[in-house]
Amino acid sequence: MPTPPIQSETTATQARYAAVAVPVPLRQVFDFIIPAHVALDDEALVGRRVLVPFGPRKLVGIITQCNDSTNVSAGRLKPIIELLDDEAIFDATLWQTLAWVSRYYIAPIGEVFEMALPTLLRKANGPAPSTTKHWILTEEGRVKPIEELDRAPVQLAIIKKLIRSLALSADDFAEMNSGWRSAIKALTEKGWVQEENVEPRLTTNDQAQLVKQSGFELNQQQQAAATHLVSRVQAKTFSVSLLLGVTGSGKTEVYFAAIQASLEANTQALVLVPEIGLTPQLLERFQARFSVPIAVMHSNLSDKERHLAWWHTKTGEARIIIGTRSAVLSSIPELGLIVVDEEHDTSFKQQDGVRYHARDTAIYRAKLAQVPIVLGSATPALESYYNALHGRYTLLELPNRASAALLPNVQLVDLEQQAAAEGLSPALSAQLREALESSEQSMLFINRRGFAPAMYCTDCKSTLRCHRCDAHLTVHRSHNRLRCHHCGYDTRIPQACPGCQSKELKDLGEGTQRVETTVQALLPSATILRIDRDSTRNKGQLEAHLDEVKSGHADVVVGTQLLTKGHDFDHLSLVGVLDADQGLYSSDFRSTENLFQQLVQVAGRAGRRDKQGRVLVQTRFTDHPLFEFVVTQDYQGFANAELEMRQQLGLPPFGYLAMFRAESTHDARAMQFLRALKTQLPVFDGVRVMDAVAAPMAKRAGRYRAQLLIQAQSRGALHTCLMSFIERLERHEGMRKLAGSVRWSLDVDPQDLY
DNA sequence: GGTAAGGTTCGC
DNA sequence: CGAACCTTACCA
Repeated sequence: MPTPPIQSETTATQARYAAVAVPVPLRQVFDFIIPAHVALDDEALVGRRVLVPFGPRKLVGIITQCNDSTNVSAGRLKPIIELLDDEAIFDATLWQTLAWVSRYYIAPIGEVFEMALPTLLRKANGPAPSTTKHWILTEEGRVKPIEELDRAPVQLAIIKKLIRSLALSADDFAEMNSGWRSAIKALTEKGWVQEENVEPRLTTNDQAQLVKQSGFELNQQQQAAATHLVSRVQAKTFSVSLLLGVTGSGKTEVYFAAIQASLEANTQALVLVPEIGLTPQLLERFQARFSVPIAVMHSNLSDKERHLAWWHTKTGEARIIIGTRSAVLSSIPELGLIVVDEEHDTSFKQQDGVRYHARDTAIYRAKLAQVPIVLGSATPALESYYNALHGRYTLLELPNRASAALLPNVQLVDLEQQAAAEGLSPALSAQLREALESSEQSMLFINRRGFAPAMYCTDCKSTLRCHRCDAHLTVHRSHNRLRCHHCGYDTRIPQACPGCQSKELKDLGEGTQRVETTVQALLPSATILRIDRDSTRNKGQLEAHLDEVKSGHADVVVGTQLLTKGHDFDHLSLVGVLDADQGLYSSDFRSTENLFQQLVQVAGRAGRRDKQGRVLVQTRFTDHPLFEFVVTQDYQGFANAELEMRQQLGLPPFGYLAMFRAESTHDARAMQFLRALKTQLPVFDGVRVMDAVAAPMAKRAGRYRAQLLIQAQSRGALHTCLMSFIERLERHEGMRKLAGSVRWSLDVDPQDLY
């Protein structure tokens, strides 16, 4: 860290104070004395990280403002301990975006800043990653003829590898013969290779160019969409495009055209993908296509890896940044394009802490940075589609599959007409058998909410329940255990019912494991693969399973949601949805939308190549209007009908919601808090504050939970009302006390109402 | 959120 | 009577 310049003049200068945002859940900044020896302009200080004394500890905060005066009494003021950065840590548009996140989601600015920093920079470290030991070729090593090494193959391989790169670290040699260390040593002694400490660099696939030159065939609609996006990238102004492309329509190739344009304009492209969508296969596709440094950001990175990816992005070394939700909060100084793939995916909304939506944040950031953003999905969020209908977004459609493949044929199976045995209707069983006989792959999909088979006592007619949650325990036959999916409680399957000591305990409902057993009994010769959270717990397991499916080895795949997202299974021709009804009559206003999206995405897995896939959806409510659109896979028809319903109810995108949630270990305290909060408030025009109610699962992990829904006709009204709530919470003495005794949170634009 | 100070309960 | 536990106030 360079020492701050010392002021040359010795004249007594006006004392200066820095307003610092510290990572605490307080909606205020704190003033600190700027040490006199810091001679930098106020402007130059804003945005830098500082180490400050805070109570008994030291915290890393960020300067938000500098002033010549302060309201804080002199006795309480303390000086900044250390300046940690020599420039602002966030780029200009990110700085403003974070300020917006804080305002819009009513989150403390210090917490928003903290969230945007890699963990290592939340501590008093310099912004650059530490250097690591690398090896480079010396002048001599560069000119020495390779023939001299014909009796040392490992040394030769190392030299060849080094000729292609500037510097290589131990990690880069990891895949080589284990003798590489001694070979390096020998080369160093010859003076051909030397050690150097350098910042780790992103490796680039220099073979990609070759692939690129071979060209890509875009169909007419893809070409039209690509042309539009390329022109938007070249225009370097803000615009939002919604790429509505049916499953298998080749949206990625369209993104690639836009990204290519961004690279040619010498700007950085940010690609946001759902948590589950950032697969090694996706990365390989990018690396095969683009010969530029690509930074990857996702939740499985170590602190060090995350810091590196962040740094490579901030320095501009990375030209393409592929990441999940939080990647939208990284410094991207030369941003030129944002892509949000599967924009309807719920993983873009953070579900704890600062509850921001990465898609909405990305749109705001694109506007500030004056760059185009493209949202892509086969089943867009209704909010996005509505904006496209009303001309706020440009709608780009890919109505056909990219190859000659047809959309799958979707049929309903009426469970009222033909009863399902162990989850499988006769129609589905017959199709499964048929598929097996013609060596085709099948997939059975179980809605996650229907995942849980419970344990049922036939004598006292009760299910075994979790004592910490309002939920029943789930049977896991493979481990012979009962588990609670809500708090993680785990116990052995009891011999007798804890209530009545009866030994007549039975499994109830269909879970993935049970369906697996059923199918195996039905088709003894079939190879069955189960893919759910239990079979993919370990790192890489999901990938391994998916590869097995793709290879065509498995005849029947039984799985949950994990299978829905963007994986291409070329051999898959039959998809069965065992129970579509879970989401149909739920209290949550988004459940129909989510179910539709899920069914279309699942159906889209079937029949990717030459053969039309078949999809069977089992339901007891064949008359439900939703299914008409599922069968025809008519997104727009569905969206128009659903939008009409939302309009009548004043729900998003026609109304704006916020949810206060509270929980407490004490029965009723959370409810008491929310009730008091509501009574504290004046009535606002255009805002309805509902009654405080118990959460749908009132007890979870030993805590009692309650919620308070607020519905408004406009964003402005909602915001005014929420600010007033927060004001009460922090100023009103009684409310402060109550708030201190519960854990509460505010969710603006909640994803679900529980 | 974290910490320390003040209050209360519990255990030997 | 002190340790352990909880509640409360404050942080510049």
